[in-house]
Amino acid sequence: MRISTKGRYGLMAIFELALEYGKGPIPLNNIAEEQGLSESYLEQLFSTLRKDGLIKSVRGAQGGYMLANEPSMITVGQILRSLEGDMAPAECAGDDPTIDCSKEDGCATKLVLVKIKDSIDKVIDNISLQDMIDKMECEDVLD
Amino acid sequence: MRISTKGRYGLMAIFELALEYGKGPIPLNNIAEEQGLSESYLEQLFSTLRKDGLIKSVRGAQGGYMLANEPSMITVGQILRSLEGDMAPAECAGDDPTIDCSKEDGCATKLVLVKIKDSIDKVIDNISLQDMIDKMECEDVLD
DNA sequence: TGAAATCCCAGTAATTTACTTGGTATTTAA
DNA sequence: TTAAATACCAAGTAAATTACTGGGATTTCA
Repeated sequence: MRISTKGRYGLMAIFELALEYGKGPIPLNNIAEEQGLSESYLEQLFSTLRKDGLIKSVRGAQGGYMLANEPSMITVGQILRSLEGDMAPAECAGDDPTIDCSKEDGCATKLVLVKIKDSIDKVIDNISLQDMIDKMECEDVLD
Repeated sequence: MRISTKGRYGLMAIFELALEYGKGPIPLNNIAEEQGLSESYLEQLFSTLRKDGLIKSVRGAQGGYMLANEPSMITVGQILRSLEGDMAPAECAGDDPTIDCSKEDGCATKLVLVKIKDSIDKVIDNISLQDMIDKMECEDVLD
């Protein structure tokens, strides 16, 4: 049960933006190079994040991307959901209420899947980009 | 980030075995029909579970499959890991120590991924098939 | 006006997942 | 002792998803 590269790369890339928060727009090629991704692929990820209001862009020369908010206001949950959709381990445990696995609610497996989903949500909704930065710095100090 | 049908179907199918625990071997077609799967596909799932010692088989007429242990001794974690591999959201957060994402340990994203993995593990290792049965009965009572 | 950048859409390559087919081996019951 | 019921095994194929590429349009700054 893996997060796709979309989610992982996207998270790593937006984290780069978080590290540069307040320094104006950062061009794509900058981040792409750092992450070893093609510009066009990263562009797609950023396009998604932008449409979901997590980052904003400045077009034209000297343009680029930046966080739409302080790092402390953007959670890993928002980022992963933007790129990956809901983080449920199965449709029947997801956010779409029109999904109904036909077995009624008592399905024992569904109860398990919902518990998994809830525990994932709890983690990702409680880590902000700022937390990631802080943790990083802390790790660095320990080296 | 979905569990594959392998994991879901397998879990639902072995749960059927748990409901019949103590009643001798249950033939495949029985379970396959109940779950709406082809026998040959379910066979593959059960083959994996058997090799991992979670269920055992009796060959020949009147044969079939049964749990290798009491339902209380078999966890959802064992089942999902048997069918899906480790439940980490990325290789770098998984059990294989030879994987090394080249960025050193301080990688902020890895820290997040490990937290997700740990929280999933905590849930699935603390639910046994017996728990699923109990929960089911409880739900039924509430109807 | 030209270079640096985002924006957008569509296509393709690669990988993984889901499932099927066909045949073998074992055991029981008639 | 044979036919039926079952598990066992390996390989192949179909379908879906994921990952990535390409090309052109638009915007902005120097």
